[in-house]
Amino acid sequence: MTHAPDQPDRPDPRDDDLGWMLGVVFRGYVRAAEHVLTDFPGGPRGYHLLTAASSGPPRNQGALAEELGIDRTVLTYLIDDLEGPGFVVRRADPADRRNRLVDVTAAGRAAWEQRRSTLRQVEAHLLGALTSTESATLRGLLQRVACSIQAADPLRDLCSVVTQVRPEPPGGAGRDAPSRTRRRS
Amino acid sequence: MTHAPDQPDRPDPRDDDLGWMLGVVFRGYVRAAEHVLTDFPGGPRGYHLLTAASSGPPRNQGALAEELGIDRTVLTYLIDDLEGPGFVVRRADPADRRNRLVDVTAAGRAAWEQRRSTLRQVEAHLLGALTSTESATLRGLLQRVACSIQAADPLRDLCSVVTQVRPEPPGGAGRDAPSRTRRRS
DNA sequence: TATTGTTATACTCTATAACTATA
DNA sequence: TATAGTTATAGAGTATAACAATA
Repeated sequence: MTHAPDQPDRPDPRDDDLGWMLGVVFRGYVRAAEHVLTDFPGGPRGYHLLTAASSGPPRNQGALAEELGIDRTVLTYLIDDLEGPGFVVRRADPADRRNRLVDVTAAGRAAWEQRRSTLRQVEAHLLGALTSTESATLRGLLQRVACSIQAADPLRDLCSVVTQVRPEPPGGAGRDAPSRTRRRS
Repeated sequence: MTHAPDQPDRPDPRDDDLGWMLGVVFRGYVRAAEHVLTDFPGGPRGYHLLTAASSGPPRNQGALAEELGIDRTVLTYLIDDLEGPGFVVRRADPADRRNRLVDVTAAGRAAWEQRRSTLRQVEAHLLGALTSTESATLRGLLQRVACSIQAADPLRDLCSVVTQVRPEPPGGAGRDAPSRTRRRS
């Protein structure tokens, strides 16, 4: 990619396309995780829910949904899938009985740890182009970015950035086509 | 996150969860791109299609779809959206008239460049937790990983890794629940 | 016959909204 | 009244399959 600019003074646009890189790597990860975790209750998301629920103190479903980046309505079904085989249990929060705290059971922890090692190896394969030092660097940087994004709700922030930065309404460029056009019903 | 392990000998599981980090960063990027590119023909994907089509020699739709990680059937509609305002044109490949080569027009290039600078600033904001040196490092590493994934069709490779590595069929763990259970439809 | 692109259709996934219970 | 969780439903997005053109 880097090796085939179409002109010396016009470098390959993909070279600094963060979206392209992230998309490729993310989709690669998702495919890999699906292979390892198809038969896991709830699939890859079930596994990641266990990861989140195992981290730190028990939280309610809203907090977990936000951390996992999914809607609270889908989290309901996801937790159902994990509660079936007894990997998690819902427990009413004594402080506020509207909240349901999600606890990971011993069985859930065991199932999680079993898949974890496999997933780690697949992850390593995904990053196979890097040395182990580079791989650690990448993980560290991603971790910091992810935490910063998660910490400050980025939506509000990004809105202000966009309105500050956005150029004049694109005259003759991307006019009014809001999205995708599905021709003739 | 890193600062709250739940026990000294049981570090926070999220610390090495590549999937979580990639998910958060990717979703953050998607949200940011949507803000900048909602009114762009085809949305963020239309923009990325222009990026891909501007890179290197003209390719047919199949190659573009693979590079963008989308199905060729949705690419048809996406190209329609960009051909409407005249950002790209389809041209029959003289060498094999089954192929349609996608050319970016001057108007398409102009629209792309206009949004590009805004998008770059939003990207920089997304990586705001990093110094500019770290940001460049991250981009470089991601670029290499993305290229390696894109180069070698990872699916076949990962399959072999999984079958090599997978432990005995999880007895009593993730039994047969294949996916999500939508109770009482 | 195989492949590229197109179109239509079916399916999955997600989100909106209404409902229950707690506060 | 407001919030957490649940449920049903509608909508968006995606993939499967049939078709047309070309090889």
